[in-house]
Amino acid sequence: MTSDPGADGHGTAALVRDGVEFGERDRALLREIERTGSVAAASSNLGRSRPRDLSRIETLEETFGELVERRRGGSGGGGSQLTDTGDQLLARYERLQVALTATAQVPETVLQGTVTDLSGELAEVDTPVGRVRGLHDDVTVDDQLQVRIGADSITLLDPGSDPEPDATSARNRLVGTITGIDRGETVLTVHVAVGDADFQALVTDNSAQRLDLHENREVVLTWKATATRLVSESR
Amino acid sequence: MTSDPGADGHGTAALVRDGVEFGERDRALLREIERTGSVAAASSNLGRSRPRDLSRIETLEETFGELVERRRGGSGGGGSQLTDTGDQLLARYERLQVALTATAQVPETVLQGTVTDLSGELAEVDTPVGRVRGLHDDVTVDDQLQVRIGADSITLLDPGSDPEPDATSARNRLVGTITGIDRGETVLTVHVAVGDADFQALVTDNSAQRLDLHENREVVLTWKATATRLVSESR
DNA sequence: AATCGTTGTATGGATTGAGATACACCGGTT
DNA sequence: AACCGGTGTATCTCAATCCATACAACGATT
Repeated sequence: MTSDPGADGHGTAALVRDGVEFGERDRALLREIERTGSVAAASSNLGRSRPRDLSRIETLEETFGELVERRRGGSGGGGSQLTDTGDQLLARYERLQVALTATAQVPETVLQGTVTDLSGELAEVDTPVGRVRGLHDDVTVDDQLQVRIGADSITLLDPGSDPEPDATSARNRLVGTITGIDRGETVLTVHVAVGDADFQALVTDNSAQRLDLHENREVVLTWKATATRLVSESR
Repeated sequence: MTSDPGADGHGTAALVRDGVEFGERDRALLREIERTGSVAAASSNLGRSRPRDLSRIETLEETFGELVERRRGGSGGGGSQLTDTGDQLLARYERLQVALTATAQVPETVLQGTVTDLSGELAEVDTPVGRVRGLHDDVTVDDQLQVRIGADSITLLDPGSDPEPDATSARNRLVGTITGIDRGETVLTVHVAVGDADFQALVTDNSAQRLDLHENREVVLTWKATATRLVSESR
């Protein structure tokens, strides 16, 4: 039952399949090959060993499929270009890296909870602030777990103009009190106390003004069940 | 201007600081130390070399601060326990790993765009589907970039009951047509065409029924600017 | 004082990753 | 045929990582 401060240092991702890791070095190589059209030029530009890089591509290809189409001789002496598979692998990798960077920059509210109900990919969890719904992976009723909610998922509403949701809505909804506002340039981090829990929501300057957000003000927090991560503690 | 299919293989994270990477092996070690209260037992249980693990802890500590308080002699012969710093580092690492796992499971809509306006952490981007607002890092006007929107960020609304937002709202809002619905057990992936762009939104069964979502139906998509990632292409 | 079970330290060996160097092969161009 | 500039292959060396083994030191307990 805490809010998680931003990361110290940065995160780096790797895409793993059958024990082979596609990481930042590999990304850089493929991008440079794409740019130059040549493994030789790419390796040279990156200050790396061409035979080593060629060997590395082969290792990656054994696991991820053909990534680079290499041509020997011909006009220009030969050359290389990324395959569609190579493009897709890069896109996947870069997506992971973006997610890491975003995570590091966005506060997260973490609650402890107990699973009370399962319904497909969704689970209902009893937490100190009440019932919360979220996406789970392989939990069972009575499991202890963490509820993780990114500050960029939470929408703040004026209690007066918030329509009470009907019972079929899968949005989580709580009422809390603003305990502080950290100002960025045009994005604010709003701290909201709900019981003993400290929620954090990212809000734009415009929205904060429209809603007249200030300390001690009561607000409604809503966020989608599908944006709520339920994480088993038995890792 | 595409939707990004789910990842193949899984992602793995590392927390990097001053060239030192805290990764999965390190996490497992710290968690086992926490559980057993002993480096010796942890190493043994993990089938690893104790001197090596002790050396590894020292390396990590040079960069991340004191992670494990080690005691030599005394009752029980000695023992070890995680420091607060160790706890926090683990929390940070695990948060990254959760983000990766979530990313791998949630479709993402990716649009190409050009920066038209900057306002603090927010930028406005001209895309094929219109103006989109999102969080950026260090872009300038006229930059080409990618707009990334997770399917778990998008809320679908009935056009008839959607209040038109006033101009100060920082929510992105588009109108589209449902082109397909992929059914999970209780969470659906709804494909929505907006012009030539294919958006994907995660929606619960309950919400889909309440909104009567089906193919060819017109819907409103909204999502927060703060949940929109703007990614430079010059990486 | 001896014993216990932990941490602390040193040494050696194996494996893997990665750079440096050299030669071979290819197909288009001159 | 010779040349060009790429890919393909082989060999060597070095550094980093990590396991195995052994001995030393510590403080509580007997």
